[in-house]
Amino acid sequence: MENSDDNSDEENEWTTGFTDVTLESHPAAVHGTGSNRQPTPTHRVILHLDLDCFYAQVEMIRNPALRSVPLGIQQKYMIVTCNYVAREQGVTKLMSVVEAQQRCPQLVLLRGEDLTQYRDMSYRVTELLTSYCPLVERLGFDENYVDVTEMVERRLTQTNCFSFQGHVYNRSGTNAGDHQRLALGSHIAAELRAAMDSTLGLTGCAGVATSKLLAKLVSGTFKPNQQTTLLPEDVDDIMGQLGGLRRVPGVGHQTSKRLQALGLVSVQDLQLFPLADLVKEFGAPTAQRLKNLSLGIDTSPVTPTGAPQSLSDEDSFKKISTAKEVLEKTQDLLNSLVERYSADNKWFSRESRQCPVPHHIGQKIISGSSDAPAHLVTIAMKLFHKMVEGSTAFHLTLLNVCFTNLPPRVPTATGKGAITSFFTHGTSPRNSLIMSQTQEQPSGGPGHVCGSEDVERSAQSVMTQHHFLMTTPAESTSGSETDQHALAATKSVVSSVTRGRQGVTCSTQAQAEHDSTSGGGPLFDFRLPPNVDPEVFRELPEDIQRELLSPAFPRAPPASCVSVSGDVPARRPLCFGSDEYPAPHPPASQLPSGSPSDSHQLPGRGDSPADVRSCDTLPLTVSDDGQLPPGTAGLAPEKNGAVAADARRAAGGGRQAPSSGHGVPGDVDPTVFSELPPDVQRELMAAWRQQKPVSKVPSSVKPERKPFGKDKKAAAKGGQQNNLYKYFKPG
DNA sequence: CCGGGGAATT
DNA sequence: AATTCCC
Repeated sequence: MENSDDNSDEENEWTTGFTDVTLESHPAAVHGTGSNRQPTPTHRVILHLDLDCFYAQVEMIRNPALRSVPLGIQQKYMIVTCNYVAREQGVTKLMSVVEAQQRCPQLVLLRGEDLTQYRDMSYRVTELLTSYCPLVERLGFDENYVDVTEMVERRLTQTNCFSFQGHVYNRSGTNAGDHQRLALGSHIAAELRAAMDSTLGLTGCAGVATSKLLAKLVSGTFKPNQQTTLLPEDVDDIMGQLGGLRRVPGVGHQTSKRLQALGLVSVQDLQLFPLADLVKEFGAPTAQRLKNLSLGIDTSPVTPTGAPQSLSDEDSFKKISTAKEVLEKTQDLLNSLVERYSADNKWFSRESRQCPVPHHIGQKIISGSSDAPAHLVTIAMKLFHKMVEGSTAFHLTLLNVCFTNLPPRVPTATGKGAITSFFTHGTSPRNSLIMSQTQEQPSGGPGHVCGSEDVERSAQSVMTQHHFLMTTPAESTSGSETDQHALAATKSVVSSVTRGRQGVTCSTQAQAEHDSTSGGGPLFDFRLPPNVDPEVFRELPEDIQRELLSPAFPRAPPASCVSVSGDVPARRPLCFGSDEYPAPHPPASQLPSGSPSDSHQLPGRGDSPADVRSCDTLPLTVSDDGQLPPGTAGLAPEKNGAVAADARRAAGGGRQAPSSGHGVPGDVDPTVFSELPPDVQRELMAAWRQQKPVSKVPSSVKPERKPFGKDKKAAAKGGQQNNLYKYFKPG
């Protein structure tokens, strides 16, 4: 990964005065750009933390009575995770609800479509880890990487470590020997796991190794709530144990198929495959990365995730269709048949359109004005009509709206005026709104031929591609594939927010003709830049219009965008019929709990008994404050002298000048800071560190980069500004 | 392979 | 804007 990075940005790196290059050149990972002469951290210590059945744990915290019963978390018709009581009875992840209930009739099911609480807890975990160590990278909701190299180095100067905490891969009673760093890492892992348990009530596994790859691979060796350290001499072993190339993190479905086409199926196959041949198929950077991965080599840095770059919300519903679709069915079937022979076509694609959010509406959003959505929906519908024009039928299965280019946010954790103002002035909001949509998946199972009538439409506007879902519950013999296709998810994305790069392309198109005829305001006779939607423009207050037209307002980088998009059948023109606009179900989160809003999705069943049962018959022993983590008020159980010292030192409370990425803000007195309680210090540090960078744009555009020699991505991300965590905090 | 997310690359 | 990857 970084191979390609430093190829493309080499120039920048060398000219920005970096003295401390973080990228390691692993002896075996050497590649084209020869001139890598680094002193660098020879021994990184990386942790991978993986929460046990995360969603189920969160639910069991909310209702402890669930701890003793088999519990499954259900999304649509699938069990996405389950607790260990359920696993003992044969329930597994990704099992269908029907099968899970067959194996475990007493299985208690909870709906997991609404991720709010999981997301919230997930970020608490990341924040907690960040309060101990700044380099935390999220991977999904339930995994985190932590680069504890510096922490280890500090401890190394103070202590001697003879033993490992937890397991050591392939070894039983082994001493630290010459693996002091990893041994110290294992102790830190144990402390972090203990902190998660005591302050959040969560258990999980940890892997300790010298890279993200290895840490992740080893973390699952001993499953519930245990940790494992991998010694360098066992790298070949653990790589060899992998079932196949698909099991290598970073090798996805597509990549593994391409590798398979080269005759490569096992990790060893790839290890032994000539790099030159690999390069022919994947290009040099990817080829090198893949080969390195097969060898257990991964030099990618732990890049602090910080605040999320996007937030989204989705809801799914059944197929949207009207009687007019009868015609199209026949064509569908024919198209499906043809397409079954043509290669991939696999999945549908998503379309989207976007345009700027008018400034004054942006202000309403920020101020919480309740009529902001009303304004936005107008804009969104215009975007929608950019994709689906005319009056032909459409069959949406998903809608999504999204804000991008979020404005900076003020931090939440510390209300201090000086700090707040530090973040509030600066860049102006550059929001975007995106709308997306999905159409039904092309080609289903073997043809269910339905009658159809010929309703003539312009050939190109006909939505071919959706087989009518005549697959009825009755024919679902084993509740698996057929059902799933019949239930083809139709989603409606309700909202999302994304913080993107600043120079986001605005796809708003000028709509050919409309000038005076559109009857705009007085200013509307001016020629608008091609990237400004005249209709949107017309809605702006006059002073804003004037501002937009002024020479001072460069039209080059579009300020912000609004867009609409969705999934449509592959290669098909997107059409829409009349004014029908699909009304999605209300999001599950808005329904009373236990409401069988999605009951239709279980074929052959009118309801979901398990849902009701789980809510109504369980003893509700949980009080509301049971929701809060046991240790919210209270500090981690201090053996934290050492940890607090870490934090203090990192904060600059110590004497050593902190590296620029880790210090307290300039307006905070380090002495005062150092006198704060350790846990407060950690919280402050975490809050400061979470401030997002202004942008992830290449360093070349950043005029003054501090000679902080971390990976440039990490450096950018660790910057400042734009704390989105508030979105996840209750109330 | 299909849930409700995410991020990075092209 | 679409694809690929991750959970």
